[in-house]
Amino acid sequence: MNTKRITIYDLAKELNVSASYVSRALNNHPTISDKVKERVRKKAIELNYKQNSHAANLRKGSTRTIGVIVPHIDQSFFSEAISGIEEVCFANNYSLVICQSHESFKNECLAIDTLIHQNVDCILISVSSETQSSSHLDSIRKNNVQLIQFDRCLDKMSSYKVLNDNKDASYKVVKNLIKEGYTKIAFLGGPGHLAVFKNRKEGYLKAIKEEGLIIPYNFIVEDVLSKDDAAAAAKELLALKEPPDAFFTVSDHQSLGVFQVATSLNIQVPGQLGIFGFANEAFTELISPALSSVNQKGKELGKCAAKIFFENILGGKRPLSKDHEEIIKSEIIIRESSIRGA
Amino acid sequence: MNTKRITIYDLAKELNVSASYVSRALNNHPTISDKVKERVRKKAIELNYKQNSHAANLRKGSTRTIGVIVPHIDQSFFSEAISGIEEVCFANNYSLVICQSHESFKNECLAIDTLIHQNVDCILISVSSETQSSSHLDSIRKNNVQLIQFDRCLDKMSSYKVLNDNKDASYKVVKNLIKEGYTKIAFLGGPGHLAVFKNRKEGYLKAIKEEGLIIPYNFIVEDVLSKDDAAAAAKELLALKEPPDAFFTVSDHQSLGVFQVATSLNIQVPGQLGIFGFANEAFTELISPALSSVNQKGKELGKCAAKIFFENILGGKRPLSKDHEEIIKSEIIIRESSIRGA
DNA sequence: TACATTTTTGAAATCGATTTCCATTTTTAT
DNA sequence: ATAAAAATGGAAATCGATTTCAAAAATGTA
Repeated sequence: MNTKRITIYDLAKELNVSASYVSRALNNHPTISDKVKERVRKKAIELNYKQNSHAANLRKGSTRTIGVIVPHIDQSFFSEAISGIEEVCFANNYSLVICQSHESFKNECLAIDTLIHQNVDCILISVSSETQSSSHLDSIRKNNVQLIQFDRCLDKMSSYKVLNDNKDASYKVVKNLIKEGYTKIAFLGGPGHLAVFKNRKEGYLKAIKEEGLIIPYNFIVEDVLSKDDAAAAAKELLALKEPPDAFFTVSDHQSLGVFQVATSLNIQVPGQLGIFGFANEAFTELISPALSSVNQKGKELGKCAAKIFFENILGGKRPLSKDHEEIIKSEIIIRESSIRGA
Repeated sequence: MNTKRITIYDLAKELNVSASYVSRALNNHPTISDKVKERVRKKAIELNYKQNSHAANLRKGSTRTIGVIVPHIDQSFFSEAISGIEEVCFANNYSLVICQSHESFKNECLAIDTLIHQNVDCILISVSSETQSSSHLDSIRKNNVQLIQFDRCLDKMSSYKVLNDNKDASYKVVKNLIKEGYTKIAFLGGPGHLAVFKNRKEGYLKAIKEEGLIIPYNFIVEDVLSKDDAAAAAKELLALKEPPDAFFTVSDHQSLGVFQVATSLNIQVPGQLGIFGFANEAFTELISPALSSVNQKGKELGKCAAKIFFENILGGKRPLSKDHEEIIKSEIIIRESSIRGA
């Protein structure tokens, strides 16, 4: 019942040639005539031959596969990024293995181990929110696998990095909120050891400082990535005698949490409370009022990251310094939730 | 610069034993004392040894990897299903390769080829909307790889199948719409050659028939999966002299298209027009009015599909007929968009 | 025709881990 | 003290494709 898979030896026997000849024919080797190549190819299809990549990869060293590790595949930024990576890989005839860390450091380590075992040529990673140390990324390098970080990068780990202009984008967001007349702007951030979140906070602070606004220390809450955490934080802040009149959050899900708390407290958005999110999830333009957000151009970012591997690392084009950072400009999208007059 | 990867031979040399001994120690072979195992393991970590799975898999035949092919990873049903599959795989120490067909038959074929090359032990697939023939699925079997279809299954292809109770769920949805007082219920469907969509249509028709409603032929539109297609269809229908007073669509994105057309035509939802979607995407409860939908229990379905592989195929538990169908009961979620009085 | 050159083709080594089959060595039983 | 049994460890074959090296065949040249 377990009919064995067809190998090149079976093909060779059928065609009365040697296995090496078959291998060369299938690999389009120049020393083989087109006539023979055609004959071998036809036979391969006829017998339903499929190459065993493990054997091939073992011999060749390369797998023509790259691995991606992201916190969640179902957040629009990451799924867009993956889509961009996939497109570039496909064009280069590489395949893709996708892993999720589910924001867990342990899972991230496991995923890295799996990918190294699989001998991927390169790992593109956006680390989990739990990730603080970088020794697991070191082990990627040590095992001779290329490493490219994107979006959530560890500062201390030297590698190619592809990032958004987080600080700049945040700065613009907050400037815009101020322009709309909001002055008591609270900030809900992520874990500060990740550059993305640190930079978003810095952009926020820069704008605040520039405008000379005075913000109570407790208006800045970090490490509240989930919707529920954000809701809890918002509840507390909105119960103050002098509550914030706007929230800038580093994710749309946080904004959603804030919005739901505001609704439950009968606070009008955007009239009494402005809200500005980050990531431009699909739902931002579906809810009412539509949520202002930052479009991170995930697809473009993914493409850029993958291209660094193909063009700069493999292709030898313009060798980059190991710490090269590529910045993808994001776009501020102003919708109803942050337009005070609306 | 290209320091070669550490192999068991390097370990063996360091430890002054043979490679076979190292292999056995690392694989927890019973004839080796715990003391030695510990010593080898320590050395492996010290030298940062990572097994080369290609070599191991080539030898062992199995890869402890299963492949999943879905139309899109960023639709909530599929990402939930993947999450369920992942959970079960993880528990069984298997890894997962995820591919997207992007609703293209050609991509689907490519993904299958890639997975076969990679020697996955099993492929779990939900086919693209373009997929009509099943010869590419045949080739999975021919190459000795297990096949399990889930959600979007090809009827004519014999394999294990894990499905929702589509007909039943649709029947209940339409009965509910009728109970709410809607009588001119239009149906926006998917490609009819896929059982999921055929069954949803059947459920719709069953309820209509049972209630003795008369539905004009053009109220039933098939093969309009995208939001834009759905919007176009809705625009046409709502312009009729006797337009529908409700839409039941086989996806939430279609419903969204209908909703946006209704809004643009100043038609009140749910007062003048009831809308009922399918898949329970995250946005359904965020939009206003919240969209009624069908929760397909994606995670549960994914778990079930993966378990068939581990328990029934590998584990030898209760051998199932090749055409065994497992049905996951879905849940009707009634929100504002289909409550006429609301 | 004899020889040189080019083109086809195959045998064998190789990639790294696993496993089978023996050969020792050690332990236990008599 | 000896035989039998158990534990320990290694040599070599194996998985399937690729590649090096060299032989064989075909072609061209003098």
